[in-house]
Amino acid sequence: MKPSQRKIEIITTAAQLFKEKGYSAVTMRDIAKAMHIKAASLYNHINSKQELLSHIIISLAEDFTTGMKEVKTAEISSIEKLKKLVALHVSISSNNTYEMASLNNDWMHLEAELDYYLKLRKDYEENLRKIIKTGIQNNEIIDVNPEVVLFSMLSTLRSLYIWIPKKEDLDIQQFTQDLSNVLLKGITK
Amino acid sequence: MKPSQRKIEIITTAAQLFKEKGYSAVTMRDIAKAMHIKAASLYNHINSKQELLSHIIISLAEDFTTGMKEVKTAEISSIEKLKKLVALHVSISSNNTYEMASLNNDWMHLEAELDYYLKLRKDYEENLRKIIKTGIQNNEIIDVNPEVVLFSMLSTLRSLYIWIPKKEDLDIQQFTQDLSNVLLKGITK
DNA sequence: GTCTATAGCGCGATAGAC
DNA sequence: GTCTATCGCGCTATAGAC
Repeated sequence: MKPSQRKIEIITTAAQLFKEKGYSAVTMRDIAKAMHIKAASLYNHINSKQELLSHIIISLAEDFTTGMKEVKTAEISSIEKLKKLVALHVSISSNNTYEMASLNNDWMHLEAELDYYLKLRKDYEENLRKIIKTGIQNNEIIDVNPEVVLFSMLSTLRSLYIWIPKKEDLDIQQFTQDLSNVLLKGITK
Repeated sequence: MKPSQRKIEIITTAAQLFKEKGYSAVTMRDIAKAMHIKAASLYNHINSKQELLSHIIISLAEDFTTGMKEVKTAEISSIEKLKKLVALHVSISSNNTYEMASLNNDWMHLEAELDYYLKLRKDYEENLRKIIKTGIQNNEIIDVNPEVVLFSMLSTLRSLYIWIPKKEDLDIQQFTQDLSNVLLKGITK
């Protein structure tokens, strides 16, 4: 059952406002005003404010899960897998800059789907951890605490949505390449 | 005029709750309950909820500003400056894990001090950008888009508060060293 | 310094007219 | 599909007793 066009408009508008102020600080009246209708009218298309958050976060989390599934089963080196994941994050983030803010900052306000989200996130992290550990075992990656590598990569990838929209004339392919280099090869000459 | 002991307790309690749910979702009743008193009693020590947020964020932001001032005037290489900044972030973050969440996620809910905060943040970023650009000119840092380096480093450093508390037995000095290596030298063997 | 009581307001959501 | 009107509730903050 896919959302109607109007419902999609509401979700997109909500995501923009959620990014600016966070889920809790945005009111149904705010969302309605941004759409030039009254708050009560929103309920002809949606059931609750919570439903908006849930749709935004879960569909994105599933996109990441799908992308990870492809990467982890690919027959490529660990470093190549990490490069693919950088590209995955740049791609999803650049196409969902508003929604990424909710995924990162408002997941704790999920209700019915909180456990499902937490499972997706845990599985994603666990898969990334495995790739890093395998890379260390294979001598592709330096022998450092894998948790530090995991933390450093994920922090940067999860923050992409903050930086990508600032550079409107950004060449996505060039950016992906530069970011891969910085993350994997470091910055020291 | 420094805050009374009781006021400090309220601010610390508030910071813990703000980290869990965000400023907007935390009520004065929540803060009071965590302190085993009633919400009205809080107002004997503080003036408003906003004052709590403001104190948490501004004092932290000023710590970073002070730290940056020392680093940028030091007569050391650009790479050494970046190492010092990594240590600065690890140090402040590990001593202020709750407060860092507000700094990162709830600054937009500042009212009277929003402009002041934005100036501190902008200046900090500008100083870091200068260090990176100088490092590139000096041939210490690879010739890549400085914005990518800035973004990658700041994202990781700003997320430290999420990861540091998870590792209670963490050796801070070892962690700082590992993180510097990963950020500056990369992870590829 | 903490309490009870409450003012004044804004919230999410619903009912029912058009 | 949007509106007006409104319910019931929870919010920040204040008043005043103890």
